[in-house]
Amino acid sequence: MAENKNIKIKDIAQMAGVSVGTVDRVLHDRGRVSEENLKKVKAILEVVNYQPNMMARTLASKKHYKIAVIIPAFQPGEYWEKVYKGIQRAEGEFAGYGVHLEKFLFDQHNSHSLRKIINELLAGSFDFNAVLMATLFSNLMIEFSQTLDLLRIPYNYIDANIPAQQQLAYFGTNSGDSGEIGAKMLLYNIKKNADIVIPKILNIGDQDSNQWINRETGFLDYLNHTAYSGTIHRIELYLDDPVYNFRELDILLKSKPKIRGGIVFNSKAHILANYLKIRNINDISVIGYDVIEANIKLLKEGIIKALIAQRPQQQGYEGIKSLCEYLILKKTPPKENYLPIDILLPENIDYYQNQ
Amino acid sequence: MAENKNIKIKDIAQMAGVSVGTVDRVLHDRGRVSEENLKKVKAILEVVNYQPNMMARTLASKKHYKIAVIIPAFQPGEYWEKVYKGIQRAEGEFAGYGVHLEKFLFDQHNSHSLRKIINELLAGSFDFNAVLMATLFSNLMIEFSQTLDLLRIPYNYIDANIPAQQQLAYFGTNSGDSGEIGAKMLLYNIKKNADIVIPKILNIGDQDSNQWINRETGFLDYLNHTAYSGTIHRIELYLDDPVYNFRELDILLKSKPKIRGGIVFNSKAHILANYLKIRNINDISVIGYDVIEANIKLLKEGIIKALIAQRPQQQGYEGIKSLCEYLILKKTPPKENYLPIDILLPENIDYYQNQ
DNA sequence: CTGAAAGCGCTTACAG
DNA sequence: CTGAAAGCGCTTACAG
Repeated sequence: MAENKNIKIKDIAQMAGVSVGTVDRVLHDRGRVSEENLKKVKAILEVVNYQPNMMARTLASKKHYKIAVIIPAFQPGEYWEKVYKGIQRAEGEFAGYGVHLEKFLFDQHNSHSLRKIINELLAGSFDFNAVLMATLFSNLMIEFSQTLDLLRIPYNYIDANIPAQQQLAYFGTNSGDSGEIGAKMLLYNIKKNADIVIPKILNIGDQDSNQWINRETGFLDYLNHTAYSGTIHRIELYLDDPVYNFRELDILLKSKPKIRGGIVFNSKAHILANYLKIRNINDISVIGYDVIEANIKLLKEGIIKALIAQRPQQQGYEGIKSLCEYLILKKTPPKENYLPIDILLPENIDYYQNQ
Repeated sequence: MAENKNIKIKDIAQMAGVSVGTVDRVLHDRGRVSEENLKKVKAILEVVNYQPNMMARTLASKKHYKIAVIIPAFQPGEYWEKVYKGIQRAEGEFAGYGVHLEKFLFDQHNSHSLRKIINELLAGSFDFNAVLMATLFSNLMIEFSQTLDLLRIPYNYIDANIPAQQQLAYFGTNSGDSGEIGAKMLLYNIKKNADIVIPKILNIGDQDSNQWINRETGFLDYLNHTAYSGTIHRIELYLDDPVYNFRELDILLKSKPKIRGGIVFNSKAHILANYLKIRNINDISVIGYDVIEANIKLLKEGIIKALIAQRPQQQGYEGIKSLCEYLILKKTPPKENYLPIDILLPENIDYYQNQ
C-alpha cells in the first residue's frame, strides 16, 4: 500500500533542519522559537499539507477536559431522558480522549432550581472547559452565557435557539416550522370548518416557554394561509390534576360540540388523548409533539394521529460531540444546526424508535 | 482526576508475573503460550475488566484493511449519490485506522455490468477484507454472497434486505411499511372513491426490483384495509422517452377522468409530476419516494404532496462503519437494521436536506 | 531558544 | 514458549 505517504513531524523536522520539539512548538504556537526557525518551519508547513495523527496526539498528551451539562431532570420515559441518552453516547465516545462530563439537572418547573445550580457553578473557581445547556429558562441562561463569554468558555445550546448570543453552536429544530407541520397534519384529519382545542398543559409554576410560543405561532400562521374556517378554543390543564382536567374538558366539549381536533405544543399530548380514550370519544383527532412512551402508545391506538419529533438524542449527542471536537481538534461547528422535523405515524413509529 | 484508573496490559503482565508480550499473545489468541501462563493471564483478565486502548493499538499495529464497495453508478443529483456520500464520510473517519475503500460502480439498468464486476473481482486472488453491496440484482448478489461465505469474508447489504443470507448486517428500510405510508399519505390528499394511477417508470432492460414489489404490496395492503373504493390504473413509462410518456398519459387521463392521485414506487416520481406541471393539471396529487433534487423541486411546488425517504446517506455510512468496527474491534452489529422511514412535506424538507 | 530523551499503551520482530 | 527491545507519531519535561 502506497498509503502511509502521510508526512510526519519527524519529516518536517528533518526538512527544516531542526528537532521535532521545535516543530511541535510552532505547530502549537507554544513560543520559544527563534524567528529564523519559525520561518523555516512555517514555510515547509505551507507546502506539505501536514495532517497530524490524532491518535498519537491524544495518546501522548495527557490532557483532560471537563464539560458541564445543564439540562432538566427527568423520570424514565420522559422527553429529557432521550436527550440524556444522546449525551451519554457522546460521553462514551470521547471518554478515551480524556473528556469528562459533569451533569447538573434542574427542575424544569422551577426556575429557582436552575438559579441555584448556576450560582453554585459560579461560586468556586470555574474549572470547566465547556458547557452544554438546554435553554429552558432563557433569561437565566442568557445571563449565564454572558458570564461564560467573559470567561472565554465555549458553550452550546440545545432545545430552543437564542439567536443573539455567543453560543458556539445550537442543535435543535425550528419551532415555528414545527408548528406549521402540526397544523398541516391536523388538517389532514379534520374538516376545514371543524373547531380545534388547544389545551395548554402545565405544571404549577411553569413559565411560558419559547418552544410553545413559537410552535403555536407557526400553527396559527399555517391556518391563516389555508381555508380553515373553524374556531379555536383554549383551555388550561394541569399535569398532576386529572380530576380538574376531566371536569374542564367535559364542560368544554359539551359546550363546543364542533370540536374535532386538538393539538398540544409540548410533549404532553397524552394527557388530552388519554381523556378522549377514557371517555370513549373517537371523533376528535389529536396531534402531539415528541416521541415519548406515553405518546407512542396513544399514537398506536389511533387517538393521536401524528407526532412531530425533534430528535432529542441527536441534540444531546451532537451538542456534546461538537464541544469535544472543538476542544480537542479546534474544529468550529456551524453556529445554527437545525435538525430535521420528523413526522411519526403508527406505520413508521417502530423504525424511529430503534435509532 | 481519579480517572485513568484504566488497567493496562503492563499491569496485567505484572499481576500475572509474565511479560507484556505474553499478555498480548493471550489477548489475541496468537498461541505460543504455555498452559500455565495462559491460565494465569486469563484468570486475571476475568477479574480486571481490561479495556484496550484502541488508539494505542492502531498506532502500534500497522494493519491495513481493504473494503470493496459495490453500488450503482449515478449522475449528480441522483439517489445513489447520497449513498455514496455516506460511504465517503465513513471512509474519512476510518482512513486513519488503516481502512481503504475501493469502489465498483455498476449500471443499475444492466445486470451484465454487475456480472462483469463480480467476475473481475473473483478472477485474481481476492484481497479484500470485507464487502459492502447494494442488493439491486438480487440473484447475482446472492451468488456472490455465497462465494464470500466460502472465503469467510464478511459483507453488508444495503438498499433492500435479502433475509436468508449470511450477511453481517443489513441497513435500509422495510419496503412494505414504506408502501403503507405512501398509501396513507395519498389518501390524506384524495377522496376515497378517487382513481389512482401507478406509473411504472423504467429504463429499457430494467428488471422488477424487490424494492418496488414490496412497496407496491404494502401500498395495496393498506388500501384494502381502508374504505378505499376507487380504481387503480397501471401504466408503463420510460425514463428517456418523454414523448412516449406524454402521449400515454394524455390518453390515460382522458379515458379515466376520475384519477386524482398517483404514486411511483421508485425515485422517479418527478417524471409523473413534471408531466402534470407542464400540462397544468393541478387536481392530481402525487406521492413519491426518495429525497433527490428533481423530486424536492416538485414537492416545494406542491405537485408532489409528500416524499417518503429512507436515509440513503445513513445506509452508506453505517454500512461501512459497521464493517470497519467489525474488522478493527471485532464488534458484531445486529443483523437487521431497519432505518426510519421519513415523511417529507414542503414544510420540513429543508431541515432534512442539511443533514 | 533548542535538542535529546522518555513516555503514552500497545504490537512486532527477534534472540534465546 | 518467553521476554527484552524497538517502534507507531506525538508531547512533555529537562538540561543546556
